Amino acid sequence: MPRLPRAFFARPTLVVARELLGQRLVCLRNGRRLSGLIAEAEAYIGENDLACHARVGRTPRNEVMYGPPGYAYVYFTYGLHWMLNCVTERDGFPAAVLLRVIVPDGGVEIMRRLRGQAPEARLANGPAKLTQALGIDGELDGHDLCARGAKLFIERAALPPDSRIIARPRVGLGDTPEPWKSKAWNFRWLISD
DNA sequence: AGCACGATTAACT
DNA sequence: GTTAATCGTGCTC
Repeated sequence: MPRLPRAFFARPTLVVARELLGQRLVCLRNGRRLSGLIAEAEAYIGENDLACHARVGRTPRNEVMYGPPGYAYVYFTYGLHWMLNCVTERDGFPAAVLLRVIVPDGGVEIMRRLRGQAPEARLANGPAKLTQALGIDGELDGHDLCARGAKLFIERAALPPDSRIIARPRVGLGDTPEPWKSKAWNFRWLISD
């Protein structure tokens, strides 16, 4: 299957977040292939978005978000969790899509080893579970998802129809001010009937 | 140098 | 519904 090229990510973040649904996230780990279909993603767009890490301006932590599209922005939070994002838009504009949920479809036994016993559907149904299931941590911050030989990339797969996608407010924003807190920038693929 | 808190999760009541 | 775990980051002093 072809991999998503940089041009895919070099577009408005809301479009990228929406079109990442259904695509296959792949991580190559010790020669093994771990993968899953992206089922939930959400957009963080620029310094004006008060929920985005770029709200404080350019810092060492969010530096990758300011760079060119098609790179992984991986950050650490809550003292124990890693989060995986895909950088979007043009070089110099800080924006990214947080990958929140994948449905495992390859390398499930290895994911179970990394995550512990869990039903397949709950192996990677959260942003921190996803990174744990794939063995992703800060070493992949700044990784080029579009490079030949990338360890982490996204394969083209079928795009879900609009009727199976819902948009809702982003998760876990706490005291983020309006209107940012309520913007429906989280996209979810309704898989089950 | 010190501090409050976070794009979360699992294990509780 | 509530809470502890746990530490890098950015802000204040």
